[in-house]
Amino acid sequence: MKVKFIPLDFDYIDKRIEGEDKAVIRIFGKTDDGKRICVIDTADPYFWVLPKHNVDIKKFSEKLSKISMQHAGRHARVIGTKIAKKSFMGAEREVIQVFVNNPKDITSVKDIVKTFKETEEKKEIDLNFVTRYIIDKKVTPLRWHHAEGKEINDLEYGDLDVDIILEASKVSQLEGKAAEEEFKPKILAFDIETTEFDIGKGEIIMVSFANEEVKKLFTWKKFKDPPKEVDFVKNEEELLERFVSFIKKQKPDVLTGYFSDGFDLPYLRTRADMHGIKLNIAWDNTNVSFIRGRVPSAEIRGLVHVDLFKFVDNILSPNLQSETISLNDVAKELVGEEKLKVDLNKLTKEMKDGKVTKDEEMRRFALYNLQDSVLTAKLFDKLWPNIVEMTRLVQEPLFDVSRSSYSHLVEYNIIHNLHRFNEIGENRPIREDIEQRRRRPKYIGAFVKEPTPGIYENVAVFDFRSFYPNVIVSFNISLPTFREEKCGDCFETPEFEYEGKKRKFYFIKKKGFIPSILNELLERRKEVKQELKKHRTPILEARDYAFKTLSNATYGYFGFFGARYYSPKSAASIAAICRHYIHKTIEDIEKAGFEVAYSDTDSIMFLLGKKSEKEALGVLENINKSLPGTMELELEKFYKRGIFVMKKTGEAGAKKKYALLSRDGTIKIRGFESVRRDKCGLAKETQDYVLKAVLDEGNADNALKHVKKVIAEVKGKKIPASKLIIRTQLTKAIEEYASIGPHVAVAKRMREKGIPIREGGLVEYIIAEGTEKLIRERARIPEELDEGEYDTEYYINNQLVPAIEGIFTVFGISSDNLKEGKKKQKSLKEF
DNA sequence: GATCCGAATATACC
DNA sequence: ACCGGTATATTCGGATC
Repeated sequence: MKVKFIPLDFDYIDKRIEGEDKAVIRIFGKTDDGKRICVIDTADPYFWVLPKHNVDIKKFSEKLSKISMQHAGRHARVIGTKIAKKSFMGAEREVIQVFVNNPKDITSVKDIVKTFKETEEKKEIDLNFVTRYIIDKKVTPLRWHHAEGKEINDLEYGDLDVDIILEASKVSQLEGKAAEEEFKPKILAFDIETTEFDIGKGEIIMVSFANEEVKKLFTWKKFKDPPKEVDFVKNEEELLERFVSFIKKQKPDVLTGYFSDGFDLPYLRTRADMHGIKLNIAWDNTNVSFIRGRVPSAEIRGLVHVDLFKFVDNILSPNLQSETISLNDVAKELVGEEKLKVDLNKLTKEMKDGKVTKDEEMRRFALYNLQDSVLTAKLFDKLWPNIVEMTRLVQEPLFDVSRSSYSHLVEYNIIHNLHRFNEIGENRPIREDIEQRRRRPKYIGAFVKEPTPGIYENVAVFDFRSFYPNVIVSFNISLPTFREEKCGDCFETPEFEYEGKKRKFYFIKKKGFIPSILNELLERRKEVKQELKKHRTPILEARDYAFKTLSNATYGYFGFFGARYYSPKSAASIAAICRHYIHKTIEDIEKAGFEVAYSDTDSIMFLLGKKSEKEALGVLENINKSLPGTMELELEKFYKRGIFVMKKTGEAGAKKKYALLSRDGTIKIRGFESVRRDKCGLAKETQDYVLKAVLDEGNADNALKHVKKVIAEVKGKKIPASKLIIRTQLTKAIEEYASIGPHVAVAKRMREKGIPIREGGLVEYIIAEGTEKLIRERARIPEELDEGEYDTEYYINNQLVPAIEGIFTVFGISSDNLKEGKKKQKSLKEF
């Protein structure tokens, strides 16, 4: 039979074939007519041996082919070898491909190979067998394929809950765009509520499900007038059984949650184990299992589990406005909908203590739980284009891509393209290497020019288009192309300081595979941008985002200790070249008669002065003529006005802090308190007002009036407490702090009161009046205080004034007091 | 005991 | 542990007078 299908999940299982312990690949997917399919296929497990020079490769190959051993209760052996001409680190050489019986045997066989004196290196020893299959068979996740073969109907490949089991004779990807035809998986979002926060410690009270068609909630806490979605069950045991049966009945392709790797599924599994219930929701009827990691991943074979929190945390969060990546904030920003508000602490405590909760409150709790599932489902739909595009780009299974950090995605993309360069992949670094790499000293990074504080008219901003990626491409930078010494015709860096010495590094001109792969990302992004000009679709936007973020992450990957192609010298070279070009460009702009106000990494802000925009664009054109390779300077925008302020300490202008007013009236604020989440709302709002007023009007008259009013309101305690809450993240466990700041002190109080707070959480507090000298001794949980019980002095002197005084100094207000520390604050209060 | 200053910490920019 | 370095500001906490 022949079917059209799309692979969603992959795994491999052991299978005895003709008396041998082989491994077969199981591809879990959907056919074009919506049936569940499991395609069975195989690939050859192998790795590469690079012999030392002067080794008789034929003899060595024969020697390798005879490896056979008993290990961990299995017969591990080499089933064949092949001599091949391949490339490693960009250099051609003769190598031996060593085929083993089963992918699990690579570990033990390579250890034997290591002891042979002929062996120089062994490579691709740590590639997952699924990755091996995807590369060698060109069967890639979330792309449409044809599969031909024999349909079977028994338990040979597990207790499979699928419509078709196909032993494939051939699996081939569809040609061109047909492979990337849209696919929308059937999803099911879920969420649980429990009596205790710690995994498995309390009981699971309720579980809810949602997708576009279905909403359902199971709970054993009965209450009057339940919403129609609610099904009451006897107890937690039945709740867990219904969790399983509901999923089995719905037959989703994807199960999605928010923080479900770290909370919902570990909780469900722990409680199910306690009741002796198997959560056999996988397509092969196996239990939910956990893969070790910093935070474990919950895996369900076939049914792909996507924890949206991980995808948001790894991939989206740097580009979100939200102050936290909680479901509430992220859904608000991306879906335009929020969580329902309930007092979770009170409710769960009541249930833990066995107290009766009012029917109305219980009803609201159920709706809250349902809404979480609904939000998660909506968020999934919103993020699906991003997840698909990233998965299709880097070609690893959806399960892995949805949990990967950028460094891993960059690496997957490299690994899946190596075959086009006949290149053998480098191994993952070993623990000792990682430890050493982590200790390496920092290298010099980007250049930031100190601005002169002031307010300026007509500010032009130029920036380099994808600066770092284009430098990598134009100078062919990467580990394999790197040379310590000058080597014939090669690119060379400017002289720069590296590990305390003046150095120059070199890169061969023969196109390296990493710069080539990166160049393809940049080229494909250009095409997408052209298409986007014609029509904007979520898919195209997601593709653009994937290309952009992955190319930007390549530079960081070079300096990342876990990278297979780790090369801090390459990273330092990129930074040095970028510094050289930004300096040169600043000079060029200055030589053309402009005053450069500020520059950070890849952007330059300068004043038009008496010159025209046209003249500025002429300079841009000239600069571009002189830039090498694919490098390009672009006009970001012409701004009407801009402001730079002084640092709080010392005389210098503050870097990474400015505000620009566009011609259309919008304001771009960078670095100021108003964009920092650890400042109270009052300080942020007031500063925002002041910045807008001074930029709009070019003077500080109205801003000053406003500030006087606000200070009077603070003194009169007319400011609501909500605007005085300070939010600070607890970045490590409470016990680990060497210095106890206000937020740590408050976190301790929270823990004493039984309010859940943990590493990574945001601590909210208000500074109360009192005689205690240390601020942390006056820091209170907002609920502890009555309205108006705040320290006006603190909010004026430590929040409000610091946020706005630098801006007023630009206009000569109270600047005479600037050097005298605290006195200046008094003078501002006089206004 | 007040004051100074560096360390610790959080967060932003690119 | 899960991409890099550059930079500012706040609060603590120990050294110093």
